[in-house]
Amino acid sequence: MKKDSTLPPPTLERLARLYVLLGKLQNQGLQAVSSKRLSELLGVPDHTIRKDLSFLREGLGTEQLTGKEKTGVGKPGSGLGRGYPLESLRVLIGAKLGLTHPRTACLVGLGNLGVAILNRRIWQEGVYRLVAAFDLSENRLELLSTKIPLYHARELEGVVRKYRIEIGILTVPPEAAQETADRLVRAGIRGIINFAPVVLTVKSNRVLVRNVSLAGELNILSAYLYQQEDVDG
Amino acid sequence: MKKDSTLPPPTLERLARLYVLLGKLQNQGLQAVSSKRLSELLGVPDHTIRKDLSFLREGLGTEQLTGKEKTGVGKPGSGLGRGYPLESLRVLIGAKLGLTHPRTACLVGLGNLGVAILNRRIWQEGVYRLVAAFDLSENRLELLSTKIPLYHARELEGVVRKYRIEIGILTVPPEAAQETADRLVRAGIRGIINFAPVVLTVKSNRVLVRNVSLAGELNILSAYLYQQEDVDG
DNA sequence: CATTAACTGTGAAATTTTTCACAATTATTT
DNA sequence: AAATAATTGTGAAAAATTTCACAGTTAATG
Ligand SMILES: NC(=O)c1ccc[n+]([C@@H]2O[C@H](COP(=O)([O-])OP(=O)(O)OC[C@H]3O[C@@H](n4cnc5c(N)ncnc54)[C@H](O)[C@@H]3O)[C@@H](O)[C@H]2O)c1
Ligand SMILES: NC(=O)c1ccc[n+]([C@@H]2O[C@H](COP(=O)([O-])OP(=O)(O)OC[C@H]3O[C@@H](n4cnc5c(N)ncnc54)[C@H](O)[C@@H]3O)[C@@H](O)[C@H]2O)c1
Repeated sequence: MKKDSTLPPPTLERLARLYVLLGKLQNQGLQAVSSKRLSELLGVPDHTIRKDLSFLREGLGTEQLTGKEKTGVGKPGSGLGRGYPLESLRVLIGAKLGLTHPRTACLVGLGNLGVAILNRRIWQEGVYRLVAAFDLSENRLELLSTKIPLYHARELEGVVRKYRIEIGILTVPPEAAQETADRLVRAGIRGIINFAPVVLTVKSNRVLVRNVSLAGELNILSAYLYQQEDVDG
Repeated sequence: MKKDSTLPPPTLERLARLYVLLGKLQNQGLQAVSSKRLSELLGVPDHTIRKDLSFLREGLGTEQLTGKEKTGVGKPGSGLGRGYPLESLRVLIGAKLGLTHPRTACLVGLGNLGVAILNRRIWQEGVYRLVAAFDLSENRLELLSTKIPLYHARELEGVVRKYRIEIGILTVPPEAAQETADRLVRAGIRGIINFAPVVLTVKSNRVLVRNVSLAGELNILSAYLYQQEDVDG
């Protein structure tokens, strides 16, 4: 595996989101975008976007980029087709972030939130494969109609191991979150996206956890609003 | 309104999350925590936590903090009661972030995700007041049983204006997201938490938008995993 | 075909954020 | 009452990230 120098975390995270945006722009039938346009769409300054994209140059293979040479991802100049060609930019970012081969995921907890996630179109797009979903309630499992394979929660470890599931999405009640996370980790999961309002303790430092916290978002939003209020008067 | 110098954004966001955590620790009956413990829980280095907390000193009122003096939020020394007293730390952060007076919020789109959010305990805690929830479907509105006032989506602008709602939580289908955001903005909303997989265009720079993007989180997680794989071999 | 307009790409500077390292503090133990 | 252990708070140094500014590029235009 190629040992590209790692990206600055803020750049990595912006590129990961940019990747999503590029897909949407492609679906709109566009061919190219300028850093200025991306800037408006993403709320990130245009020079930051250009700087981020400049990291795509590294480890570009055998093309022998020598010192001063330009990456040549984007096309300068005026006119409609100018800017970054969506397709090739998306491919480059995908390669850089390792989004080229599909990842397997599972979903634990099929309540309201779990079902909302189950229904997302993202699972039809092929980049992420939702290969299993679990719940404790037999009833719940019977009622749901979906193409995703459903299992009782007791089968969690077995299924995760069997399919070598890499990512777990946690949508169980708060009381069950830590225990479920422990089970996922024991079964060899590599990353968890946690929606439960709980601070998970995950000892293994091989396992990455990302928290999606409504309370956190509300507080962050309020704090920024408060700072605005301070300034405005 | 006091003109405290604004916090560094990373500090603001960490404090906003820390605030949530402190509430949970209090519910566990604890009295105090050390920066080391918080570090483990939050995945943030302990010195970063101490540095963040040092910003709480600014604008602490009439206590005349002169130069070298310590804030005195946390208590040094060994023993069980040492560290930061939960209660007072939480109050200080709350004051700094403007989390002291309740904010009003509304929820638009009562599908699976909307109902999951409607059911969250956070609305019972008093810091955020969910004063309205909207949907397009009369049917849906009739079936739901909740204490939160429900309205038909056509009443959106009127209700948001009437109750001076500050925060809008967007859980409508992607097709309806931009239009709904426009309506919220027109009605004077101050912030939006957007769950729809859409990049919202919000012209007014008085309105803050925070996106909760599953696809984004999946990509970020995958990219970090990929970097790990690169290094590990 | 020269000019213009609208872009990209990037090294270097500026700024922000994190890390460091240790003096100061206080309950507990000896 | 001294020694010990654990912990805060912070200025200064280091590191990371963002911003700047402009040379260079390209299609369209006159
Ligand atoms: N972060 C956010 O934005 C956000 C938004 C909404 C809800 N939430 C949280 O998401 C979680 C789910 O919310 P919901 O409204 O869908 O709850 P819910 O009660 O409707 O669903 C929970 C489901 O998990 C199942 N379950 C319980 N224990 C389990 C276990 N050990 N293993 C597998 N399945 C188990 C239950 O049978 C149920 O079907 C809650 O923790 C909620 O607080 C987070
Ligand atoms: N970010 C995340 O983590 C995440 C997770 C799950 C779902 N989602 C997204 O959240 C949204 C909702 O998901 P869901 O599963 O609840 O969908 P859903 O189809 O079950 O519910 C959507 C609801 O919105 C209502 N609605 C439609 N147009 C409306 C309008 N103009 N005004 C008011 N209400 C309107 C519908 O009547 C329906 O009740 C979708 O966009 C989905 O992609 C995001």
